[in-house]
Amino acid sequence: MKNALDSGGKVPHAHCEICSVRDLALFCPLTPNEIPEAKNYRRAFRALKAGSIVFRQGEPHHEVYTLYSGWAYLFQNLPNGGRQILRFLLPGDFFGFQADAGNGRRLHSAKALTDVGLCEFSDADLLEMFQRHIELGIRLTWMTAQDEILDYEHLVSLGRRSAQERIAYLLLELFDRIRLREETPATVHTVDLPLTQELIADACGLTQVHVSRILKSLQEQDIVHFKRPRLEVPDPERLAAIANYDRKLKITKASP
Amino acid sequence: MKNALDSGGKVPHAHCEICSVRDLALFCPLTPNEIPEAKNYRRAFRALKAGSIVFRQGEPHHEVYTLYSGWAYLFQNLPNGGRQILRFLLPGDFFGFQADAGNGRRLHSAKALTDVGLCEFSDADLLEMFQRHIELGIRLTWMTAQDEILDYEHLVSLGRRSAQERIAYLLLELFDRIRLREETPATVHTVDLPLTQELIADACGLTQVHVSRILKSLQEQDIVHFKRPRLEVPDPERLAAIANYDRKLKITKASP
DNA sequence: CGCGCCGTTGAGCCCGTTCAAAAAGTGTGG
DNA sequence: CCACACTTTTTGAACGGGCTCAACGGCGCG
Repeated sequence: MKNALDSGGKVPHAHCEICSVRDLALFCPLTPNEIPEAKNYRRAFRALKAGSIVFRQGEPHHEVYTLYSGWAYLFQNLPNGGRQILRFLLPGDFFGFQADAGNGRRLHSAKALTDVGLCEFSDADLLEMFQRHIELGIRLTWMTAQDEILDYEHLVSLGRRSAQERIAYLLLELFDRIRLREETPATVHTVDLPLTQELIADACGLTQVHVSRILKSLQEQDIVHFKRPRLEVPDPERLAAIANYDRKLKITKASP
Repeated sequence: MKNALDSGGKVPHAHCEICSVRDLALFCPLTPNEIPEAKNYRRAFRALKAGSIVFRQGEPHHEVYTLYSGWAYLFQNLPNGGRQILRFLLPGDFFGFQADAGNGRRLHSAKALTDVGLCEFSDADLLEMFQRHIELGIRLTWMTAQDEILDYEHLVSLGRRSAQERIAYLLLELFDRIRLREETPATVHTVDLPLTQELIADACGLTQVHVSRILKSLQEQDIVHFKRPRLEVPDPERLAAIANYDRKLKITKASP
């Protein structure tokens, strides 16, 4: 599973049977002999370069995706020119499913942060597949609800946390999500994080300049050490305190 | 349907067969003769006074709800003392479903804003019911995805909009949601909005004092007139422009 | 080398906050 | 109908966190 998190890297000609992210992904409830069916539904496997747009705000939407390898993010542009990052995507994340508001147009964009590999499905196929495998529908509902937890905490960040708290929280969230996926032993306090300061700023509703200053101060206090692409968090509990974050609600892995 | 939106008011001894919000709610895909089954699953109908807590952050969660009448909201408290409103709930809204992170504890609280009536279900029953009626699972997924659209726009507000833009956006969002539910004719530019300035502040990540000032300025510009509980929006398009909001993505009513 | 991208640093400003106090509603009971 | 308490809103004055603008430094890469 480790290598599915490699940012960049060549993407093997992904076979569903040996998919390294399957136990994280939408299709984890399927039994091995149902996998060929899921594969049959898969419309395409795509390898995209860092910086590529997966889909763009305003386009019609008929596809949904599972991120197979690399990092990506969802964002929205304002008429004004600002941009807000809504969510970072890690391998195994499912995205692109959208309720049919906006007259069938995408309400936000998705972009590859590193080189990525992704599996593409048609949303119509997906609904059809749900008819056959109820567990998948429940699984999707569960994953969406899981996402909502992250969204809510993000809302709290932007609404009520100071700049230092926001950045601390974002780093902690990603630190936890990465370690959960990689099943990193608790003794390892270092993860790979391919973010620039500008991306952090766009996620936290700050400017890149201010992110630079805050990061500097966090390093001086030995709370985090971040030198792209290496993030070290000596004491996650301390970081949680700095983030003004109640860490008892640590994300669990359990399934519905 | 109109009277389901009345804030307060006595709640009729709600029968599912004549439920006034059913075509908005989770169970809209059921045919009339399946309704008794849903009713059978309903654990309780509750009438709560304004200000009552429906559930509290940190409690175990086993219930999900449909708001039948009145207004409510979801919010989160920080260790710090701050509070962030995550979402306002209108009649027909489904809430309380939570992926099982946080060790089975609620990650946020829900509170009645006005007197409310709500239908309570057990989440275990809900999952069981999905086995029988796949459309319900799809419907829930769709509703959750719909909610996510609101959450994302809220994120954009808190991250990238000025105080004036945030307030303008919130008022516009609620204006649109209310009118959609009440099926208000386009000629009516007035809705009932039981919000205090403090609630607006807690949703927008601002202070009540500043909300007061901004509202005053918006009234002086004739962009909105808000005198609780009466909100008038003479020109929604103009309000959208002030909100720095791309209104082509107007929320539609369609179902999956 | 030279160019682009990314991060750093400084100085000044402004939006929104904080603190404080008073005014205007709103509801309740006599 | 008024008295009283409580909640909500208004207004003022001063502060400060984060922004803007601008320049420079470092690093990778053709």
